Amino acid sequence: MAPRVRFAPSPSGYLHIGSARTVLFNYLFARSTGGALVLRIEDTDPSRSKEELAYQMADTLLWLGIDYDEGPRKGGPYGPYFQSQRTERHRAAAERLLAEGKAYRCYCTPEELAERREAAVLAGRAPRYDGRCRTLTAEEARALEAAGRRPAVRLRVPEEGVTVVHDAIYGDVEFDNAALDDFIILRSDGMATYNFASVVDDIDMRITHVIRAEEHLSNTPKQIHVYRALGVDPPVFAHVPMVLAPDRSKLSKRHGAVAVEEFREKGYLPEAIVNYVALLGWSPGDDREIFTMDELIREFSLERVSRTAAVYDVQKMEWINAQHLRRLPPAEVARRALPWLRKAGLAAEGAQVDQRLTAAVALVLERVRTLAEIPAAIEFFFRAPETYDEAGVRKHFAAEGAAERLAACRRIAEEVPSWTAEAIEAAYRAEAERLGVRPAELIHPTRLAVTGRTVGPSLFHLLELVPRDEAVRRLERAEAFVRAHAARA
RNA sequence: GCCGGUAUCGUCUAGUGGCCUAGGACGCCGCCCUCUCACGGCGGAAACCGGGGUUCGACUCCCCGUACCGGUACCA
Repeated sequence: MAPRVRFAPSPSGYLHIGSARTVLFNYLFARSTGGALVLRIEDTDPSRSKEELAYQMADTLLWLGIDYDEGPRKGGPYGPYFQSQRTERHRAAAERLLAEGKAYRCYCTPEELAERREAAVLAGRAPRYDGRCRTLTAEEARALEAAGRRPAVRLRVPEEGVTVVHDAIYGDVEFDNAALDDFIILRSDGMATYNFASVVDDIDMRITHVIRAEEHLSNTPKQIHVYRALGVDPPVFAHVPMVLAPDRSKLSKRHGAVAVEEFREKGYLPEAIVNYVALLGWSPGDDREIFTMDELIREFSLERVSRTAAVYDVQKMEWINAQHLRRLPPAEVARRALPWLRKAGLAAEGAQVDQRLTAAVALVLERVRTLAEIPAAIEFFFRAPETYDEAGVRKHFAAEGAAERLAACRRIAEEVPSWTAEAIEAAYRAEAERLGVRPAELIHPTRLAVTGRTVGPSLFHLLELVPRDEAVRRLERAEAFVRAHAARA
């Protein structure tokens, strides 16, 4: 039977980087084994239920290239894929356990429970449910019911013995049943709790492998008891280590960007996010670090997933993003950068990628790490500089004879036989020789005059993309600037 | 508190008893390339949590401790 795995997030509206890693592993496992990935939204907590948020999350998965097989927006034979729409199944399952005596009604109120729990902790005892409703007689139950109490349903958990989780990543992990209490599977409002709903749904959806975050490992014995009570063999469990913030705490919003959507807005490529996140807790066993999705599918295996929590590091992700950026054709990078170019006013609303844009992007491709950096990097191709870099002015505009050299450069721009990088370079070097200066003494002032900066692409290649008359104007303006300042000094 | 897990450079990791003088990558520093920046190349600093065992031999196996993470809800 082909494996079936699932990703079951609560709908928060954004995809946490740790969750992204979890889905990715599920997806890689599914694709590498010929299995299917199900997306199920766990929205049983009514305060968190928002269908629209779930669709946003689904779109983010698709954007990442995680093309799940069943779930919201896709449908499938085991729907509905919103847990809130499966409450009848949960209730039916609970009824069955009740009828079979494997579960019982508990009439304690949340307030009473909290009180007792507090008392237990104070007394140094384990804060477990004491099982007082376990042996209620029918009359007692009726009396409680008559008093207006709405019961919750608890699972009868064996009081002795050991439950072992056979984890594909952590190995066999043993838990004493005595440490568990009879936990609630159905709340008094009739809604199933997580440990119950998710098992019932996993059974209904024929899930064979549960690959999820390590934080669920401790709850797995409870779920195994639910499987047993329901008479179903548990699936294979595989818990993947947590992703932590740089301070080793749980990654949260106060650590800056933690959602895939935020990285998307910051100009990260889906390929890079996938690649980086794959390396968090998984490694191929050799020195390779840059992978495409197809390569990951080919290489991935649960056996190579580590057991150690990983601290997430933006700098490395930036580097990986730069790697992927450079592997893309410049025209494609330009296309993807369009939204940022529009925002910067460098591209019109309906603008398409043209040759000049592509050439400009090609020149800065090795100088940027994200799409968001592109507008600033190529701005001077479209607009004359409004100011000159201050340190640059001191260095290249303040020297003796700076104005004359700029004038010489302007003449080259006017007279060079063809406006190509080769021709311009030849003219510059010849002129430098004639003047008896190093080529750099012409090159740097020109760059500052044309781009306003001291850093950037090779001058001659850059000039080629600036219209000749525009280059002449910028050089003239720089010459005037230098003369004005020299006069004042 | 109790239960569970984990522990290799700052970070991601390789390593499954001798191949380890502990390898790679990001970041950092230096040099080279060079019209600047970047890319690239070369080099450097940087780690086996502590203590006991087991063994001819432990980063690797066992125990204890410590630290960190997770669970312990009518949250998921």
